Amino acid sequence: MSCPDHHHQHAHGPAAAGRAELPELAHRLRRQDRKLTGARQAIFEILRRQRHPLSNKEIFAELPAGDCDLATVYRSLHLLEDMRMVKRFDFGDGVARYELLAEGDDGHHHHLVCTRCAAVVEIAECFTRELEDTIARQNGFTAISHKLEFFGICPRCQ
Amino acid sequence: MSCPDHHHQHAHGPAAAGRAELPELAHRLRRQDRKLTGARQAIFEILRRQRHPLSNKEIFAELPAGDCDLATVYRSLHLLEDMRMVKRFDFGDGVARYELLAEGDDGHHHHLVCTRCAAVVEIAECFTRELEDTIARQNGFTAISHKLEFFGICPRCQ
DNA sequence: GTCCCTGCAAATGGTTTGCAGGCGG
DNA sequence: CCGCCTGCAAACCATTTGCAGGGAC
Repeated sequence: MSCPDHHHQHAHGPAAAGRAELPELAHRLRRQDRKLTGARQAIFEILRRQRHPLSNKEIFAELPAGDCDLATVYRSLHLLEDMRMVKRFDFGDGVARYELLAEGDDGHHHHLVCTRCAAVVEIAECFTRELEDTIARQNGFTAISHKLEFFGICPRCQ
Repeated sequence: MSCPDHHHQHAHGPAAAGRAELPELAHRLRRQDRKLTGARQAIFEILRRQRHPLSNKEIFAELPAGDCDLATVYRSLHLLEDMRMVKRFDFGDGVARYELLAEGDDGHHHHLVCTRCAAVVEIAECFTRELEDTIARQNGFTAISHKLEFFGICPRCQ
């Protein structure tokens, strides 16, 4: 669950890519006079393992009992978000969810969410990026971004 | 915007277009053993006048003082949403906003929201509708829908 | 040793709900 | 009159925050 060092449940899976990220996390933290604490490390590990959006509570639940407070999870995720190490997603249910961000990745992608079982599929490409320019120009807006999520019923729930 | 039939929303002001909708509201309510109360009428009127997404609190504030309780506003909007007379939008700030729906209109459109002053521009066309089919097919999902909103800085705030 | 970080608990803000009385049809 | 509706207040849920002690560096 949250021992960062010697667990390799996906020896050649996504975890392999993430292993090198720990030092980077430490480095980025120190740059801003922040500390690499156990709680932050544990949360980071959980996100690295579960490669789909997780809510604060879900992350908290994955934590070895009593590893840290729920409030700390909230605070840590804000910090990680500011550091651009996670990206927040909003599925419209009033709960923030976070995904780990690879270095240099801005994390821009969308999801397909099952409205029955909450299964999440990642949609690789973004179809609307080019549209931002058009919309920006037509309305005189700058610094344009967008949020897009798809909803439906997954094969198993049909 | 979205009045397909015989409404001329701007020629004589928005109220002209909406006037005929009252009986429809009453009719739809009665169908389900619901009543046309003062509160519901007032809320309906406010939405008809302000043709952009309004939060519960904003609607409540527009109400003549003491016209009804905030809880009633929430309850009324749920009812109107179930009746497909309003559509809920989510700008990602944890507040539900509602727009009046013309009869037969499913209200599918998107917004461009200023992240500084919260000004809202309606985006007429939906660019992603055709994509739903593709995404549905690729992932075996059915009953697909999507949420898409744009954010940026409006001309006045730049 | 200095600040940052954390646990705890209380506060916040949006939204929902239980209940008893009120009013529309 | 019969239920649906409403006001009021308390409950809920996600999230935030104040504070004092604890830990990273």
